[in-house]
Formats: sequence, structure tokens, C-alpha cells
Amino acid sequence: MSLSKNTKPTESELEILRILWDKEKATVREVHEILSTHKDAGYTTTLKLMQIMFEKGLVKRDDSSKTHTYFANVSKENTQQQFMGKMIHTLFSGSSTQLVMQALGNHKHSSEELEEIQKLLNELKKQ
Amino acid sequence: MSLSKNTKPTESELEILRILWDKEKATVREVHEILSTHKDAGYTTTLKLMQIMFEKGLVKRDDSSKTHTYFANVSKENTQQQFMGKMIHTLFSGSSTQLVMQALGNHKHSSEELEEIQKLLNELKKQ
DNA sequence: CATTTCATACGATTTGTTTCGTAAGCAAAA
DNA sequence: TTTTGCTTACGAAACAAATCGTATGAAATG
Repeated sequence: MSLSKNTKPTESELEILRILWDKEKATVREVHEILSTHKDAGYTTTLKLMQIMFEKGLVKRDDSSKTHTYFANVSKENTQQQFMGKMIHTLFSGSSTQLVMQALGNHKHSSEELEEIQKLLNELKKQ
Repeated sequence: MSLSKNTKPTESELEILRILWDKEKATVREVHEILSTHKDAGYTTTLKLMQIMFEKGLVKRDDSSKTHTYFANVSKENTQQQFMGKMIHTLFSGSSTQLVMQALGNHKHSSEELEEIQKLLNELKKQ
């Protein structure tokens, strides 16, 4: 049994994790159905990918019935942080502020969203 | 001349781009010297990588003298946006707000930095 | 009970990336 | 002029990721 190692999910693995985070649990077929709307690979490809992810500890599964059920075994939050950290380092010279300003400036945000950000910002300023 | 195609730089290519963005221009040897402080690969590896990047249009080069000089041919800003977009989509369900809040909440920011972010936020709120 | 359907397992192939060895040319040093 | 050192070019090996084909077995269906 592996204390989920520091395995960075690949691009394809991330797509699968995204589905599992969203649905909480899913069979290979369900994952494949969703993937195949925007990606063009066979069923056994998805299966193999998920088996590999199981070996790596990225997902858990219930194999008590013939059709296995899969669950994410790494948290969305952790994975986000992992990739954000890498991104900040590689593309923003280590400055998370730069990243924040980039994201703020280059994407649309509703006034409700801006307000939400403002609230967090106020919190941070208090410290 | 190619309107920089939709070539996503690989991890290794990003490391090289980072150096070129920083120095504006560099020879293979210069890039290699810098890389080799934290990476362990031979000179010809760096050379080959940069040649491939040239073919892909990621870098330009001046080959008028024996020792060629390389320049980034994609902007830092564009590349940042490209990766951020992907990240927002894959890891934040398309919500750049979520990404911003993640980055704000999980990384340290000095009060000067917070102030800078506040300014931008004020700008955005005006619209 | 035979057939079809759908599941897993798994090896092999394909594709992409990184790494290196070696050849060839040029220029500076001996 | 010969040697040495540094350069580019380029094919091939090594590695990693994604894809697929086929075998096998268990339900469900006829």
C-alpha cells in the first residue's frame, strides 16, 4: 500500500481526475463516455489509463463487482496547488502576485466575483 | 514567417525559453551553462533541444557567425496566457476566479503586493 | 444451453521527448 | 602546417506516454 507518492498526473490523467472529482465516483465506461465527447480514443485506452492511475495510487477502486468503480485518490486542492506552484516557478519567476494579476487582468470576472475576491483580499490585509 | 503556431512548449523547452526571456539573447553554450547548474545533461542535448525549438518556431536565431545566437520567438505573456488558460480549464472548471482565490490564499504576499492587486481590482470594478 | 454483450487484463505498437555519440568544419594556438 | 578546441548537424538510442488489439471470463439474452 502506497502513501500516495509525489506522482504528478499527466495531461490525460488530469482529464480523468477532473471527471472523478466532479462525479465523486465513476466506472470506466462512464468516464469514457464523457471523455469521448471531446477526445477521440478507444475504450481500452481509457481503461488502461485508469489501471495505470490505480497502480500509481492516483485513484482507488471498488472491484467487488465485475464492473469496477473508481474514485479519485488525490484531492483537487492538492493537485491544484501542485500545478500552481510549478507554474508560478516556471512561468512567473516565483511571483504568485504576478500570476494573480495576469489571471485578473486577462479574464472576465463578474462584479459578484470581483466582490468575492475583494473579500478575500480584505482578509489578507488584516493580517 | 509564422504567426507563432499553437505549439505548446514542453517542460524542457520552457526552461530554455525562461532563460531567453531573461537574457533577451543567448548562445547554446550560455543556455547550457545556466541549465547545467540544476540539470544534468550534456551540451549536445541542449543544442538539439534548441534546434528542435528553432524548427518549431519557438525561437529565432542569428546564424551569420559560426556560433549562433538564439532569441525567444514566443512572448512570455502569450505563453503564460496559454498555460493559464489550460490550467483554468483543466483544474478550475473554467473559473479564473477560483484560480485567483487559490493563488491568493495559498501563497504569501507582502502588503505592497496586496496593494498592487487592490489597485488592479479597483480598475476592474470601475468598468 | 448457446450466443451475444460488456467487462477486465495485458502485451505490443505508436508517438513524443530527451539524451547522447559521432562526424565534420572552422578558427585559434602551437 | 598540424593540432587542439569549440561549434553545428544529425542519426539513433533510451525513456515516457498514449493507443490499440486480442484474450478471457462473466452476465444477460435468446
